[in-house]
Amino acid sequence: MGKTEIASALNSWYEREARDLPWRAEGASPWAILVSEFMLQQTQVERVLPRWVAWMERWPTPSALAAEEPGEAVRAWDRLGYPRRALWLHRAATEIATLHGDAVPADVDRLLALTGIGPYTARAVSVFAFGERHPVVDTNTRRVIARLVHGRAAAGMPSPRDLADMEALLPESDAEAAVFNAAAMELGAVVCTARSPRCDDCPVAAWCEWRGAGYPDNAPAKRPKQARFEGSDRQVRGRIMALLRRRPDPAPLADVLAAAAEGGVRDPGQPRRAHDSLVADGLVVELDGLVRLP
DNA sequence: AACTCGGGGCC
DNA sequence: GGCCCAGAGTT
Repeated sequence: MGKTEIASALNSWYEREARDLPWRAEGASPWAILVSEFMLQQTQVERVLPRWVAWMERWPTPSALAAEEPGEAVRAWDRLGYPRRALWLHRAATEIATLHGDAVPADVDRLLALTGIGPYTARAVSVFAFGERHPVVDTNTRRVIARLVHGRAAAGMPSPRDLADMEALLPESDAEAAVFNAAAMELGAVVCTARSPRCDDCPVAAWCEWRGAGYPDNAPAKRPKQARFEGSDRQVRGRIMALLRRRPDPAPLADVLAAAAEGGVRDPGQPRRAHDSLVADGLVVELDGLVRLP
């Protein structure tokens, strides 16, 4: 009953109201879109924008990035968080340059084979850069579907059913499907938000099962609680990465361990463990008591 | 299936 | 202080 109307209402809302983001512009290259998707993994649009602009200015093609040391990618990543993504993006660029003639592949399976690209990013690039027809499901879309279709306050754990749910709503034409995928994400990001949804501004409120049921507080399984950041290994790793981004030359290990402890640690062994884990991840290289980016 | 991995912003 | 965020890789 509502499928066509929902898509039509949501798509026209998107055409009217969507934020004007540079990777959505007409001339955005597949590489530009791929870079945006890497940066947007677990990171909000406002924080990504300036880093993305600088990145595309400096490395307009995969081969341009592949020609640089991976550490330069990590440095340019700045404080976007999860710096392994910078390393993986550099690797993906190298794979695209060498295996695909510097052209981002359009096919989901070939995208999935690239480092750092999983189920979400592969479909997002295939759909938004090449116009292929697939369901694209991120955390926003999962919440929109949970409310609109299932009448729940929040999404449960991620599952393969998410893709089937989205597929069931997807318009037939490739072009409309691509807009619908983007529109569902946009709706979740700016209207159907996790904390205080703005249902008065929602273009599909009339079809929303959760609204129809009177906004029951029926949230299913939550994701596991995130450990506190303060005093965590993540925080200590972050201190080390901040130091190495800042320093142009290799830093003595003693300086690195001191910086890791700055502001306090849970136990004396934490700086060393953090350093070792960074080395294991390939984010840090240690040679002769000197520490540097890869 | 559960863990790990940044950092910032908002309540 | 807890929760959330255009997820992915490892075990």
